[in-house]
Amino acid sequence: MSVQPQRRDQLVRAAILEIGTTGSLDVTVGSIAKRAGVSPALAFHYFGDKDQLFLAAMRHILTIYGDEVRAALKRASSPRERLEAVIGTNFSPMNFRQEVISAWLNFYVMSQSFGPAFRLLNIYHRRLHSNLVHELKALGVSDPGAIATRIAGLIDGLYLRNAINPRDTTARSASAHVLAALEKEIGEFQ
Amino acid sequence: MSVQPQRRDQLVRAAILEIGTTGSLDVTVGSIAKRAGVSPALAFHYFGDKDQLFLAAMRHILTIYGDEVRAALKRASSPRERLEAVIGTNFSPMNFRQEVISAWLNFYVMSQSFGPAFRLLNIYHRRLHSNLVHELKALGVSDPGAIATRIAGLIDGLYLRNAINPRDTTARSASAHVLAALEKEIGEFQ
Amino acid sequence: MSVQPQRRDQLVRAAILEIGTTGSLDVTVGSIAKRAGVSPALAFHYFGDKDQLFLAAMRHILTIYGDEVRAALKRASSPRERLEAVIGTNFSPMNFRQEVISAWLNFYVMSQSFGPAFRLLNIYHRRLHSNLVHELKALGVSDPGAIATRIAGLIDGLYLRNAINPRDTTARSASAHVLAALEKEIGEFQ
Amino acid sequence: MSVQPQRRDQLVRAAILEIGTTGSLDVTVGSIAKRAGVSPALAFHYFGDKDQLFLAAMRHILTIYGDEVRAALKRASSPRERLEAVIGTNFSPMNFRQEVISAWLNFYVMSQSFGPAFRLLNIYHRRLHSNLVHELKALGVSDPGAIATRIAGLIDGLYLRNAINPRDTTARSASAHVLAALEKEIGEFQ
DNA sequence: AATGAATGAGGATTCATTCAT
DNA sequence: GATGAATGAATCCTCATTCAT
Repeated sequence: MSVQPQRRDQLVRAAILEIGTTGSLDVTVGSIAKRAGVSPALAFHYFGDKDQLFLAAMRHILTIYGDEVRAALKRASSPRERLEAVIGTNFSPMNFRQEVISAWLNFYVMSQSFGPAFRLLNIYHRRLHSNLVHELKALGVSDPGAIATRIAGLIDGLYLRNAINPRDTTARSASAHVLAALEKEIGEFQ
Repeated sequence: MSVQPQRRDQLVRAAILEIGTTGSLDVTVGSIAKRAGVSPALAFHYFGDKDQLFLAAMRHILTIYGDEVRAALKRASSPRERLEAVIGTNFSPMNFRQEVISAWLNFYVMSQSFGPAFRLLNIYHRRLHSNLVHELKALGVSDPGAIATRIAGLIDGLYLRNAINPRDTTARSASAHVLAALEKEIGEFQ
Repeated sequence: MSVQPQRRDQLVRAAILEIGTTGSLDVTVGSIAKRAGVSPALAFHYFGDKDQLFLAAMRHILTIYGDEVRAALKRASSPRERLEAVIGTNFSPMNFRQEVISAWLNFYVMSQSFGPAFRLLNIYHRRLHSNLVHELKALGVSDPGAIATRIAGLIDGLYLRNAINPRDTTARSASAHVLAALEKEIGEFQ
Repeated sequence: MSVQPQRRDQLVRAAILEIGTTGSLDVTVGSIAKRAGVSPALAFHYFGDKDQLFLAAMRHILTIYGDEVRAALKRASSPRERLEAVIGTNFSPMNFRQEVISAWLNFYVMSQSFGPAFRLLNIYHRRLHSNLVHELKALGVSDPGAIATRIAGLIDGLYLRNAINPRDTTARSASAHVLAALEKEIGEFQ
């Protein structure tokens, strides 16, 4: 618990970076290990398997994201603020970074063929949805589920756009778009 | 371009299906060839390269899509109808199919690391955007560019959601969501 | 059936030689391929698998042996001659060669952990046994099954001895030993 | 040599068991160590080398065997009894066990490519041979060397048969076969 | 046009072995 | 004495690709 996790973490971070900068899951364990400054064998020592390493990387991203959401929710004090907190976290400097977004897209793809990744992603989806629905209900809007789906969908779509063309959109403008959409969805109720 | 293309086309279609059903670009030329019922060598004969085959597959999808958009636009007679035509095409039975959507997502990923794919995708993006903007302008809305971005973003996002979890959304409901968003965006102007 | 089998056969022969001279199953596909003058990949092209290559090698040895037994039996005209034919084949120049014997021992070991090899070996065992029993019965000896077991056992034992120490015994002397044992077993009945 | 050897011995025994149950020398130091309940590194600490561990395992088997032969010889009081003692030891419950026989076969293979193992095996062979010859001479048979070779060969052959197919033969029947062969060899002289 | 044979270049994974603690 | 961390060196196997036919 003292020295090992250090290397483990280096590997996870290196995996995210390698996938993110390459823009593809087609990276070798060797290149990840080199980036982490360790031998490829160590990756197997810790994760047993390339898939498990990828999964750990995905979990890492989602954990950071989840922690940030929780922290942001704590700071907010009204439904509206909480909605903005949930949305805003997606565009925070920590999450809305080139390589992270690219890695994230690749993990989406991964979950199409790798069950455990799919399950992980599903948890994130459900949480985001229920977070949104919860606050929308508090606002008293008519169809909170549908609105949540559209907001979440728009977030994902803007991520996707940004993944393939980072220059297209800044975190600021992307965030503004989602908030604008939110405005139009709930206008009268806030 | 007249008789031989039969095999060429089989290969392109097989590539889409193989990528779509596998849910990954990690498919072999061999598996594609087998699906097409030809030898792997023939794929190289026609495309020279795995990348070119993938590119052809991507082009195939976008061509079908483009043709459909054009046809739908022709049938429409008002800006509003044309907007709905453009949106609706994304959810037509031809385009909004499991394997096609999955392949499409993979092509998005591909364009992160493969220039020609990136350019192809960009053309599609620009066309969709300008199509939307054109009609939005005709309606006289205030910020057509921003609205187009959000609508296009939502479409992509719903595609993405559907890619990883086909049961989540039907073409009908996805389409309805985009139209609902449109409604909220342009409400007063229609 | 014209060109390929050539390379296939080269590989099988190379496998036997490599195992035989190394005296171990711990040989690489690469070394076998090099000996055969082909690329390692070709071995996989033809056999799919290292195990299958080994199995083919084993089958090769047993086939040659089986053919020789059959030929020798044809030339013999009395039960006693046929017994000697069956025994003698085990010590023929083709079969009782250093590398073949060593390979043969290794295949015995292989059949301890590889089902298909075990089955192959069993067939050979049963054939040898039934061949011996058949002729012993014709001679009218009292317990043909037991005698066959001892003769077959002695053959195997002498093979084993020769495998680990080729200088110990010549084909001639080994053969003489088995024939002597046979003599003592059936003395009065011939 | 007094207290520590406990772990050493566990490793040797584990090696025999691992090789015996696997039926192959293709076992890892890790699996042996795990079976012994110690860390792989300890195996290197004690033996320095995988080969040395295997050699120690082989020596262990041969030592047990040798001790038993000596003990059995002590109990016997006539040449004939001593012959039977020597033969019988090979089929004693301690030696004629599934995993021991299998390990033994693997050590035979090992001695084909590993000098020290070869030497060890040779010592055993020479001892068995001279033991047999000594008693056969005492009986006054005509060609004691040849008979010893055949008896020893048959023993090895039956071991071999049992190694690959334990159900084929019991210790009892195998032993009976060797004694029967002995009978036929020396019948008149006993 | 079409294919099977053939290969070079990896890449995941394993494992004997070392070493600091 | 005993171990977990760490690695270098294989090795099997895959696959894009070429080429002769």
